[in-house]
Amino acid sequence: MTNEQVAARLEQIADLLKVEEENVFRIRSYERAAEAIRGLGADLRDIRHAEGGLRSISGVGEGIANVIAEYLNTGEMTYLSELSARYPEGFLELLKIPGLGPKRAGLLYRELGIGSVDELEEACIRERVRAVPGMGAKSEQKLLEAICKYWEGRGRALLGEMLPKAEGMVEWLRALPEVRYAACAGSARRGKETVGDLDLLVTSDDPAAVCRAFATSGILVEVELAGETKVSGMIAGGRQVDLRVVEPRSWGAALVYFTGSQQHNIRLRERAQARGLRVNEYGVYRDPGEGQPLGEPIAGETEESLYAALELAWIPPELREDRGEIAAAAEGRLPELIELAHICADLHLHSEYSDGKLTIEEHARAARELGYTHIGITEHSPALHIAGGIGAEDIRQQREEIDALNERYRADGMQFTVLLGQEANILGDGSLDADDEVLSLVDYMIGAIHSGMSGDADTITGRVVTAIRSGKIDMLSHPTGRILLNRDPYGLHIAEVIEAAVEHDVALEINASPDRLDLSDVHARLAVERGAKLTINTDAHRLRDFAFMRYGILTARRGWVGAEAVVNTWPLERLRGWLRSRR
DNA sequence: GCCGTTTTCGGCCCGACTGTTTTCAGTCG
Repeated sequence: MTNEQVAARLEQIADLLKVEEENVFRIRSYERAAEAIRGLGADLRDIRHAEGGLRSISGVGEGIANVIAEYLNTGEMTYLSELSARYPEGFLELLKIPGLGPKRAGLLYRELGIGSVDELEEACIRERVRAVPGMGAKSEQKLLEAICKYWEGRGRALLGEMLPKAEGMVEWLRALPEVRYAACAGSARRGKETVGDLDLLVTSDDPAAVCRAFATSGILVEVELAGETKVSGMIAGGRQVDLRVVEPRSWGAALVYFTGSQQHNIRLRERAQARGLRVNEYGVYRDPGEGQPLGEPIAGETEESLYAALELAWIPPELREDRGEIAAAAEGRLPELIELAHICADLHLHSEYSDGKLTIEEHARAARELGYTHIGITEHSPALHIAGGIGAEDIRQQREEIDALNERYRADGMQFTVLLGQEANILGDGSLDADDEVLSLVDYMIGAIHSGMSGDADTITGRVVTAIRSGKIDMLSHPTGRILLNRDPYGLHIAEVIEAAVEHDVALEINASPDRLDLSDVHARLAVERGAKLTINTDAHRLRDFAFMRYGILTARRGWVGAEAVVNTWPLERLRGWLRSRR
């Protein structure tokens, strides 16, 4: 029973309540509780037994606490079961069809008995939908198109795939003479690990010209809507892009609005309301009172001015998830977040000794060009045959090569050092497949699980904790094993792992590979709150992988992580001192 | 259903677009 499972069930309750046309505030309570639980680092089962219990979670009151407690105790959620029993299996999937909301989904079920996406598709094709009151031929056609798109582009895409595309389009827009400012907004700007669509925002004194240029540029392979201030369509690969153009004086307000998150925006408007102000995508206004038109905006040309009008410090986009950032901004205790420029080392790299494509020297050159002062080469260990794992003999050779390389750098007056590590497998009993000779040759050791991932949570946690306690590993790589959009994290009691890592001074990795980003943002936040050290590494196998570091940084920032906790920001001597202290 | 340097009761974010409507409901972000 993971937090995610609880959150997903609360969301299902919210969806079903919408279909039942229940009180909207009650619905929002369930949605907020679900979001709050997603943003928790700690395990709900631990929170329940801690001081304050489940109700210490903001947005969880008596009612929802009881619903969660029942689920944690029995694996049942009676309220959800009762609600969902009124609808066929697969009914809630209908709500994922863009343009079909809860009201009309409920209507279609009651009128036509439609209980799944398949049934809806068939009903549209047979032109039965148009007979339903409030629906017409046009709605039917739109639904059919929406279903096709849903089948095609189901789900989300990796940030690492989408952010470069967004930035390419922003560059293109900036080059237009009519464009003043252009930026990527939405979840991509917040650095969320996966994104659904891309939101681009532009200011211009001639919006129509910008829209026309974008719509006819060929960037969109399919244009769905091309208005005076808004263009949407699909880029190659089937992803939705929305471009919006606003007046320059609304730039900041629009950027906040389109960056989100939704919950963050709601909190901002609540705060505005409490101060007799109104916030929308055009600016901040004094509340003119019931039914009166808004006057001139008092802020909104920049993001800073909007936040300032609400007596808040500017909040970095990565934090805008309604996870306590507004209170922190109000009280002047927003964290100093880590930045890419703080990174001076990449400590998890694979060379051609195992499954990498670069020589050690090529790795070093790539790192120097990024301004790093040191790197660590960390091949797989023998148990990982398929990835060319290496043992003591090869490690000895690497040691010699690296020592010679460092000597040469020193002779050339170059401030650059290559460290030797290894990424050893944590075996079934928690031991490492690295012998004493290897341990004596390397500068540090990374532990990772690459096998037996389907074991139960207690077993896997036990293995990892044993490895941490052994004192033989200095870092734990991709701790939860997730592959985004592909493989769930293995069951692992992350709080226990973090606790052990703090106690034994082992650094937990944020693996920056875009399909991992593991630790996740919320786990990273929990880890630094508990006092753990982190390491952010690209796990690079080839040249282009070095660029992954930015995704690791974005994830760390979303986890409220500062530079100090991350060993990759430390100068070499400090890193060495720490490693020595652990021997 | 949640929550309180406006409140333990009475509030709870905002605007645009669309289609099917003759004045608005549903959906989205």
